Amino acid sequence: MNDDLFNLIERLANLLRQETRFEGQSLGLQPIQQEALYYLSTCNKYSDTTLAVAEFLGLTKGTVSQSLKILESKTLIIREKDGNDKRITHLKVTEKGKYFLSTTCPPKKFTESVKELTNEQQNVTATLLSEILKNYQKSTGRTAFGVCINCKFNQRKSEGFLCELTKETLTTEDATLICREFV
Amino acid sequence: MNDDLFNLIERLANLLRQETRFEGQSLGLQPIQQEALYYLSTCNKYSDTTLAVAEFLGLTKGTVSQSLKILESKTLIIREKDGNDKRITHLKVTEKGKYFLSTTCPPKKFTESVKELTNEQQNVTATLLSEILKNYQKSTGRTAFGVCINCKFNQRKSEGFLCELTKETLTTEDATLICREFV
DNA sequence: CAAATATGTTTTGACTCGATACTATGTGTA
DNA sequence: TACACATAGTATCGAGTCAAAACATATTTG
Repeated sequence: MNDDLFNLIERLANLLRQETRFEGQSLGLQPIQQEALYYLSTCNKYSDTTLAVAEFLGLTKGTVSQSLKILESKTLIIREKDGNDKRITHLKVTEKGKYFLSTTCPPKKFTESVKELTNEQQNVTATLLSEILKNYQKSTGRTAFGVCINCKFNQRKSEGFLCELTKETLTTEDATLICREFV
Repeated sequence: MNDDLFNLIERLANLLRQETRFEGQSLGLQPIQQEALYYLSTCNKYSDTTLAVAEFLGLTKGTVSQSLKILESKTLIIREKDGNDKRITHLKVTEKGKYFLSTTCPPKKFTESVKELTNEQQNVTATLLSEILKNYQKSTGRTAFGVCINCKFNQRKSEGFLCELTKETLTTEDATLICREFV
């Protein structure tokens, strides 16, 4: 059964990549570039940096930097220097980028395939996959999309981290775990 | 909710690729090479060819041919000419290949993460993902792992296809659909 | 037997990727 | 304040992925 789930995820990912490759041909976009663009369209202003994209995709920052350069050259994203920390560059998806995503990502055929399930079935699948992802992220120890230190509601304080949503002060350890309230 | 599922699958696949890359370092194996090797270890003698691997991974046969050349050079697979059809080469995983897979694929941490769910939950997840995969394969129209024409129980006959399991004669159309009894 | 089809390899050029080295900015501490 | 260290990001390099196209064999079809 473990092998089944491993297989199913790999096969779905392979199909998605195949279709993504096809749909990206109009703009000459590679699958990984589209994934980065999609992530940037879904993340908050605390998570729209080169490093955050790299963590999300599981790649090194050097690798991601190159993909972002291409997205910028095609005017799908623009860079904005951070006002407070001059090291940081925020990556914003342009209207052109948003339009491209709206027609291609997630792939229509994938969306249709999911819709053949009932809403209840979709919910159950998403909930269980979330659980697996949470466990997996925890055991690999790699930071990933959704950790508190990148969360919209997280504020760094001298005594640790403050979550503006729960008004709780978090230890450094807590803040590196997945935040359920991540927005 | 569709977007959720898309996201979850992408993120799980990203994590899996990241861990696979790490575990393949000992032998200098790329993620895609390990995927091919794993597929070959799980498929039957009607599906252990270059073309079948290409279909499964969603890549062209030329691309896959190169990956297989590397697997062969590392003695993880060996080639065996088909007795009947001299065009066909069967790809067999060696003991060395099997040993490598047993320690790395599926990744232990992934398996452990899945096991934190109940058996019932695992079953439900696998069943629903199978359904999505089936729908998705159907709508993309791409052949994929599990189609009858590559099935162990399928035999080509002058009048169409004969499934040795069900003893049924299949039309060409039927035989290109996913076989539920695929072994 | 000739033409079409199927399996598979090789080559080419664009791109991905990690590793490494590098620049610039920010933080901590003596 | 000065200096070490950490952090965000870029540039370069070599190995490898990838599709496309050309090619070589072998099989099937007419």
